[in-house]
Amino acid sequence: MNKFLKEFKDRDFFYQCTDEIELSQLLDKNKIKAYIGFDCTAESLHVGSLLQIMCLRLLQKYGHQPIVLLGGGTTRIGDPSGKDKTRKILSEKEIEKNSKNIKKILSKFLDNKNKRLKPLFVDNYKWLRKLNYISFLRDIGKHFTINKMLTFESVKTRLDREQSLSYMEFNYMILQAYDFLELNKKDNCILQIGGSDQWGNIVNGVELIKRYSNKKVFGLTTPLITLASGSKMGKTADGAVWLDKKFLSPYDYWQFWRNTDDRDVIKFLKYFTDIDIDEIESLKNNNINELKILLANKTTSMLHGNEEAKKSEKTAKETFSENSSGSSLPSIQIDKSIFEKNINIIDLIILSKLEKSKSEIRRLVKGNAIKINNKIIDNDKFTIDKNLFENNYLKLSIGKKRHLKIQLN
RNA sequence: GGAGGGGUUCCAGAGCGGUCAAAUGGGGCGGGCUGUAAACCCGUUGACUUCGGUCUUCGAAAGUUCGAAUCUUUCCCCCUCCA
Repeated sequence: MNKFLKEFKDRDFFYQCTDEIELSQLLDKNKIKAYIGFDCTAESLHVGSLLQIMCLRLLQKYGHQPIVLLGGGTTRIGDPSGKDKTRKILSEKEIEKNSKNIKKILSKFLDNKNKRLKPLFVDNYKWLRKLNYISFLRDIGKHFTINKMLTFESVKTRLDREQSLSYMEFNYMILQAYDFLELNKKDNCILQIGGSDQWGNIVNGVELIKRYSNKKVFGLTTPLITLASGSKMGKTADGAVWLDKKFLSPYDYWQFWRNTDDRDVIKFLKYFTDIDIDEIESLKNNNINELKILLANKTTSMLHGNEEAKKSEKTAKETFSENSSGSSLPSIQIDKSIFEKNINIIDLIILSKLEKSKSEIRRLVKGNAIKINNKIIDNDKFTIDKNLFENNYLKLSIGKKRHLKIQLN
């Protein structure tokens, strides 16, 4: 089997392929171009897209050039796959902004220096916006039958549940197929990779190219990541695990990986790090917490750099093992003047934005969850004294995992 | 087009005139155990509070009543069956 495909499989990236044998042969012979599409529905990508990103890296590793398709055009339509309802349509400006930011994030993960391998960023709005309805229907539309389209999972579920599916959304799969055709014509892209929910859309593209240009191209999908706990990957209390440090600090990102369920650790090492597959095998019996730290370090340094990873590890150690205040713990500055009128614990927490409900803070105090400098605060009327600041710092904790350094200004 | 059923707090789902900030389960949060894990146990889960209470919630609006999530009217939205 082709080396790229082999590693793709060894790391469990593989779910389905339109023609595995032929693709393997082709990859042995040629360096190819492959694309993955990214939605521009949010300003940042989150860990849900990470497996896709790892695929792009793997392509580069084996000398294939990745094409990143930013769905500026298709986002204007909205993919009905896996959605119960039509989602809200974003404004042009938002999509523009999202696309730019997503490109920035993806660049961090990819090799941009190697001229031949550096990712090609394209935005499908460029060609979709120019489509002429009549000629599009004649050239492209004739290759699609409604009969077939109705059998697609994304369409079927909507219809089965009698949830409305607009004609606009119904066209999404045709547009995605057209993207592949366009990339094939323009850049000779012969492979599309995507999540398993994209299978239908990908196959459509493969078939369109076959009919339109009589060329054989391929589709490859990755599985849906399932967690040991049965929940979806990447959801935390505060929502998605963002890749942009504007939305999630490197320390919190590190913590996300550090808190991986025991049963998922090896799986994640395979998915989300570059560690050799053989090496991972040999690590299997290592101390599980060491492995989690390894996972957190690798994933964090891949995104935020080695330094941030090390800093996070150090902070975690200080915070959890040594019970001191970690050096890179998230911190805020507050003005000295607030002490002029004896600020109490509730107001301090509100000010720190660690919690926004006073009732909730009262409950937390009752449950012995609030600590200042590691000392439990057992009274919700506790007033903050300037003397609590050591070297101008005070450590405020809620529960075992939420810590904040407050600096006097 | 005809006949029914329904919209309840993060989710599922009880309640069907006062004792309802609303049962129960899930999820979340906190505590305990541990390993920053899982499992398990306990507590908590609208907001504000001088801890006495106060204010805002049961699709939307209007009404009946001393009093409405519960009754009436109109409107909006979902679902099931028949044609």
